[in-house]
Amino acid sequence: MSEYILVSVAWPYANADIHQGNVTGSYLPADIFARYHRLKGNHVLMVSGSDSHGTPVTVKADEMGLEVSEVFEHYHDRFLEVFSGMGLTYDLFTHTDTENHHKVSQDIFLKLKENEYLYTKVTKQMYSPAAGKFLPDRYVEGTCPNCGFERARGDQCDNCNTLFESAAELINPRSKLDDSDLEMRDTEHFFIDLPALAQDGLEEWIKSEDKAHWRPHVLNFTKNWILDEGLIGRAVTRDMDWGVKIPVEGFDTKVFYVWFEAVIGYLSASIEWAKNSGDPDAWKKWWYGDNARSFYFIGKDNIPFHTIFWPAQLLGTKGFDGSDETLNLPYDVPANQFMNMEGRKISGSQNWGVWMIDALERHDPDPLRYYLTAVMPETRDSDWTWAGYVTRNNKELVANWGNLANRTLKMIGKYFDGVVPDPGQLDERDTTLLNAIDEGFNTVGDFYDKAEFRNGLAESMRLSSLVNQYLDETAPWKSAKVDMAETGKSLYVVLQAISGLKTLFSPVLPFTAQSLHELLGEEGQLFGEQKVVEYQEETRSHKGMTYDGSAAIGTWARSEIPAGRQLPPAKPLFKKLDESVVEDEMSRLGPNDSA
RNA sequence: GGUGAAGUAGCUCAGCUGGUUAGAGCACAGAACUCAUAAUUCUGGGGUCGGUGGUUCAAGUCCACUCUUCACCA
Repeated sequence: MSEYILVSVAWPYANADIHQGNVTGSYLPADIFARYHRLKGNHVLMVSGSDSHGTPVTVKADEMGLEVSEVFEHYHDRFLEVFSGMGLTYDLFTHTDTENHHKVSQDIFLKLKENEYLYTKVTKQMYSPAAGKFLPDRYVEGTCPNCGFERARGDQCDNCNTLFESAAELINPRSKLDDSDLEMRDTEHFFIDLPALAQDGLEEWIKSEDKAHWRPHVLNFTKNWILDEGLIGRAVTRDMDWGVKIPVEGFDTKVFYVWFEAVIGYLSASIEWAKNSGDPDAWKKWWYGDNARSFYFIGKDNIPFHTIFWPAQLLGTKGFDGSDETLNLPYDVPANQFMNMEGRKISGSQNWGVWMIDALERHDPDPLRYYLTAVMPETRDSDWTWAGYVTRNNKELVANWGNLANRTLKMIGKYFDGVVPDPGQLDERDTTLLNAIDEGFNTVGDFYDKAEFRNGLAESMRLSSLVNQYLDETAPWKSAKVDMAETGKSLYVVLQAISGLKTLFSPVLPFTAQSLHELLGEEGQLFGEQKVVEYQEETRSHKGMTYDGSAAIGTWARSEIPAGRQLPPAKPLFKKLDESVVEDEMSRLGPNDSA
């Protein structure tokens, strides 16, 4: 029975370009996972979008001197370009400034309120009389009460490193925007009652449900958070004008906190996808019931939001959509650690990272996907080095796998004019090899299913080595001089093995898998197509990405390449990279004129 | 300052709940092969598993302390 697999992917803040750490941290593993499950015949819904709201976006707009909407649309467009180029097959990549998302967020909020998991509290906040509004702490500066430094930030003094509970501790607080004086004012906000939700099922869910399949660092972090910190009410609204409005009288100058609203995007994007598909209720198959599992691919900085707060929100919205059921809680949150760049932290301001939109101009997507999978930070922080990229491309991808396919196809061209030879009777060595490849669909599949992508890829590569060994033992180039039947059998067997490996590698290497698919004389597309679409709502429209799998014919099994088939001319799958690539790419790092 | 992670062959890393001579890839040395993008295959050298002490019949694997690096937090 096929399952409904919800692949929820981290929502990038629309205030900076995507780098390799973002890709290997969540987008790529999600895509490999989604492609694997599609091949398995499961129903996949992979959703995400740009996070349009939140302070970082407004800060960036101030820096660039642009409207907030201009900034997020600029980055949103660039995200779509990167995802197209990298082959990230979102069923829907939307953003949070849509009518649909605003409405779903408000509905969730109202249901939480109706279920009495929200309460209001009055707190004090910095207010700017000049601007006529409350200011977030990062827009506040003043004199440090500890060292007297005059330009201490609202949260921390850069001079003496003193940290402040609130910007209220600063002497003589001023607005960073216009230098005007600030004052404290009362403001009322909604809080989510996490202690109550903990009692009503959250704590039990985290502690007692079988979570053996969760990554240890995710589970430990989550449990420690609850045990050590304990759960306290958390503000879900704030004083700001950029965001989703609060649908309660008297709160019309406030918006949702982005931590509360952005995660709702997983649900709202699912609903939007269903609407676009013409079946508005279709999303429910992924959000209700036992035949659905949901996975959240995120970075480790996002763990508590997905293992504590979002589950709390889901538990508290029982009755959403008029149903009596509770929306499904996360089945797994396979959070990745971080990737560094040449030993240092990736940094936008220091131009220290691989900017994917730029890298795709010089590099093919599959080698990038290969390296990012091979060094994916699944269990601990990892490191991107350009030398490593070139080495792994040349010594593993090209030499082991790419060359195996190429040498085989070339020999069939040379010895059999490109016609798949008739193998005659297979012997034990032949069937042993093919059985090993077929068994690979179980072992590699299990790794992908468990979100262990490095292991899945390494196991695929090991199988490729196995085929190289077989080729070395049977040496068809030797037998060609004395016994063409032996040559034909060997090449036939290797060709079938390659046909299997093509599929085993395809979740990680979809582009070259398709190329090989065609070199094997196979018809059709292994996967579907990515499309960028303009979606029209009642009062506005937005660009998004979708995936059309209707023409995809790939399945998670080895397909037989029949004897007698005429193959097209052989062509290498990958390019060997010159060592000079390392130097060239390194010279682009760090502060430079193009920044 | 608190919390967490990591310190295993020249390099990058695997080693789950403690148990036979500690593994892989790359690099290096030798050999086979020459179909292939000089790509493949085989063999080999190389590690007192950061340090000290402890628990145990047995520790890279548990405990304490310690050194180093890093990330996060207030």
